[in-house]
Amino acid sequence: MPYPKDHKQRSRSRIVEAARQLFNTHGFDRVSIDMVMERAGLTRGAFYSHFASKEALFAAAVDSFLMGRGKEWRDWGGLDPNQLGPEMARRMVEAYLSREHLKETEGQCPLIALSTDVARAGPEVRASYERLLAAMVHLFAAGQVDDPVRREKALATAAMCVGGMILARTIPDSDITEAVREAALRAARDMVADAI
Amino acid sequence: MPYPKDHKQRSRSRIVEAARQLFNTHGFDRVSIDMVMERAGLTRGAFYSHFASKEALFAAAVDSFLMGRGKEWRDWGGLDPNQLGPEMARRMVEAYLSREHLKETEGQCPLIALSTDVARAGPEVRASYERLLAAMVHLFAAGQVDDPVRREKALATAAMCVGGMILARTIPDSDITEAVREAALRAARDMVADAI
DNA sequence: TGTACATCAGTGAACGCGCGTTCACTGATGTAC
DNA sequence: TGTACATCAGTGAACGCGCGTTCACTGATGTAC
Repeated sequence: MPYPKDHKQRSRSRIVEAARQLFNTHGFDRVSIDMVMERAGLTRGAFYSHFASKEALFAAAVDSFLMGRGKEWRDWGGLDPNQLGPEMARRMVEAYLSREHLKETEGQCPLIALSTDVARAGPEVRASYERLLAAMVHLFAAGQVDDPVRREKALATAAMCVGGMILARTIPDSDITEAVREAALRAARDMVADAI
Repeated sequence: MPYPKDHKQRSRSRIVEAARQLFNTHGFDRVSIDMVMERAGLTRGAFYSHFASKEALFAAAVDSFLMGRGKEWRDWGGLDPNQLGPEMARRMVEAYLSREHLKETEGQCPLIALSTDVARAGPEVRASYERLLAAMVHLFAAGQVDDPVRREKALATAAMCVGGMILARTIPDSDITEAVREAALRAARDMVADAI
């Protein structure tokens, strides 16, 4: 076998990582394949031996958040339901609507940064977005998504988290930036506290 | 004076109207000036005698929502504060998170459709977005934005409305599309009912 | 009343540019003998 | 142990295309006399 066996796999990971950061910062349409490949330390020609199209990269980039920074959502949401509980939901709300998360650009949650880009993309990309949302809701519902009341509360909490961050981020230098974030944070806190 | 005096003004209005609908549907980057001008019944060359740049058109398009469909927000929010009250806020929540609004594309609220595009645009565009948000918050606060409690509740309600619609719209054919919208609607209802 | 003129909204060809995608080629690697 | 070879990840020039913006020109309009 020529080349170390995981050589291509590691190149692919670098491409996806670069794409996730760049898409989060500039949006899908304003990031070119050249920009992504340059950040990954490669040239444009190699791209199509990794992905069928730019849109396929988009789906992979959204998915990659669950495998990286949002790992806890996946682990708590899927693998070990015993650990789930209202306390986890509360911690998640605090982190999501924190001042630190609002300041982040490259590392932020794609539910915030890429919502409208995803809405205009194809089914694979929307499926990736939905998986991310489902993991978040699962965590807010403390694993009990089959309980209709828990589920509804978790969906509303997700809407509050995403909506609060989107509004705050869209008007970053306004008088009400922090007011929106804090209002959403306190409201979301109340929503998960109800479940305790 | 050559030409009827409001001739140019009416052309400008047609351009802004076409732009608002097209931006709402396809996003800022995927709409070309050619597309806008064709829908307005003009050719591309005339554009720059109406606007300094494509981004200036973006700001005008976001602003135009307040003058058109969102007229009530402006009127209720600015001109006649006597009419404001919890009942108005409740009606607004019902309309905003309604199934009808979710189905609309061209006519929807720009706070939903254009959030990430606005976040990446210049100060004028963000100022237009903020005016729209301020009008919405003013209405939710029943005109009493100076009352800190009212204001905070109104900001959180706005986050819930925008967040709920964005999530539902981003995954339009999912099992949970309606569940998100209804969860956000019921939560937002509770939030404005608290104030009554 | 009729004609020549000034105004200016709109036209359409042209500009430079960067995009997503393709493809013939390169060269570093591990393998076979 | 050393050499020839097969593999394949990556290269970089090239493709057709559509974009935002510019600008010299057109022609419909209302005005002046």
